Amino acid sequence: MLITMNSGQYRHRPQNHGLPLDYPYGDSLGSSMQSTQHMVSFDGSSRSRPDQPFVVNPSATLPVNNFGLTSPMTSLPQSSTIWSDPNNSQMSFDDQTTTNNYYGYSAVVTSSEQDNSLVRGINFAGVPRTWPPYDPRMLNNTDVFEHSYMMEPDKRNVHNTSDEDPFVTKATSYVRMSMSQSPKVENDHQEPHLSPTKETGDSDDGGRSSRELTAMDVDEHTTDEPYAKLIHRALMSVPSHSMVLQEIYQWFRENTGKGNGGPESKGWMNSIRHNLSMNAAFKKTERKLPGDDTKKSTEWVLEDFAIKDGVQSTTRYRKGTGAKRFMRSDNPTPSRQSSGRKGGISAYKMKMQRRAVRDRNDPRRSLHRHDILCSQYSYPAQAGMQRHSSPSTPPNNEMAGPTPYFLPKTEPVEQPFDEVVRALQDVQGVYHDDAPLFTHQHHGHYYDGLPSQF
DNA sequence: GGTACTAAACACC
DNA sequence: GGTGTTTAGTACC
Repeated sequence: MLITMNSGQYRHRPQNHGLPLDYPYGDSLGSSMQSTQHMVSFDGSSRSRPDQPFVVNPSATLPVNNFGLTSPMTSLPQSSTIWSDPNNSQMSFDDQTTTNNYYGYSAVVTSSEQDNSLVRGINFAGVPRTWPPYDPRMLNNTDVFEHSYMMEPDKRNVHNTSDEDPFVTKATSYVRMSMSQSPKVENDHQEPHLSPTKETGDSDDGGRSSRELTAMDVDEHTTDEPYAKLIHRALMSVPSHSMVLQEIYQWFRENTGKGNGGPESKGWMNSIRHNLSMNAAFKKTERKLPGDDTKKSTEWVLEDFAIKDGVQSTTRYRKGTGAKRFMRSDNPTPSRQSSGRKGGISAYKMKMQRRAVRDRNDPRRSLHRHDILCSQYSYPAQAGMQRHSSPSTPPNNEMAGPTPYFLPKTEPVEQPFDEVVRALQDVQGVYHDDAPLFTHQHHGHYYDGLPSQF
């Protein structure tokens, strides 16, 4: 069975993965296009430049309705990207209930937030519901502002100016935090009385930090941070926001507990490389070594949006496997992609072989997995639109037409292993977010040596 | 179910 | 051997 599909037949509604509205989808981006190009500041004004700071009106309070919080998305100054499904029903790019998952502050406006808010990327428990006081530094030093964001001010210094509307408040103090909200790098900017502090349940720390933070476990908190966040911190710790891999390793040795497990513990390095590869916040660049034009060093640099908005969880890029590779302008060499892909498939084969050995020793395990296979690879109509268990599962409304996401089911026969593997190879191609797949180009380019027929 | 970590494999340099 | 990439399993919430 040869599955062909073009963009005319099937237009995938991308999962946004919490990415900014103008996230640089597609490979036509010569450089990282910034979400801030169409960002709307809290005062409703467009920010025409990425480096344009918000204008802080020292006398302003925050009338909620002026932000269109109760208005439809279409009334916003910037239009949402419209995607269409095979049934030609339009859906707003923002018409999703996914929550932003930046490890940092995002001022991108979207819809479908709680309380009918159109402000995405802000956990409401941590939303700066106040304007900071006028601070002339912000007009003279955009860097100060760009690399910091407002946290919910210390309530002891907040004066509610409106008894009617708790959202209309005026703060007399605010806290400067790093984008990753990590206290270690920029803790010299924190007010001492704020630490130890109690993190809210809406912490962006993956829900892991709903515990008391004491001064003593700041280090522990640091080591508990996700790799992506730590890498982000590492890169943010240098002015150039770029490091070579060894420098990142060194930063981890010095600032985290990684690398203390002895020379044999290399897993953390693997994890760092994995995160660098998979997370679109990190871009690989090459720099010629001074004095020797023939030698180049590979540097990892923070994308601009990551500098501004923080880093997103790497796992999100797992949806639509390998999403990052299409986003970057300096597309990594296809050979690396191919080799990595082969490696991944081989790893899977090895795992399956080991499992087969175990199954021979315990037939009950095999029976159990047989059921799983039959439920996953079946016609939607027969299976009642059962969803694949993978996190890359598309919404049901994308399954209107034929999709290779599901394999034909005739009899509940466990497929030969190689067929499953080949099927999975094509599965990856379908639900990529931003590129029309199943074209000849992609077949020849990325799936070299891997037949797409089965 | 989502997220994060980890292991593993491959190919390139 | 280091690096970059990919896939997948598992634990945790």
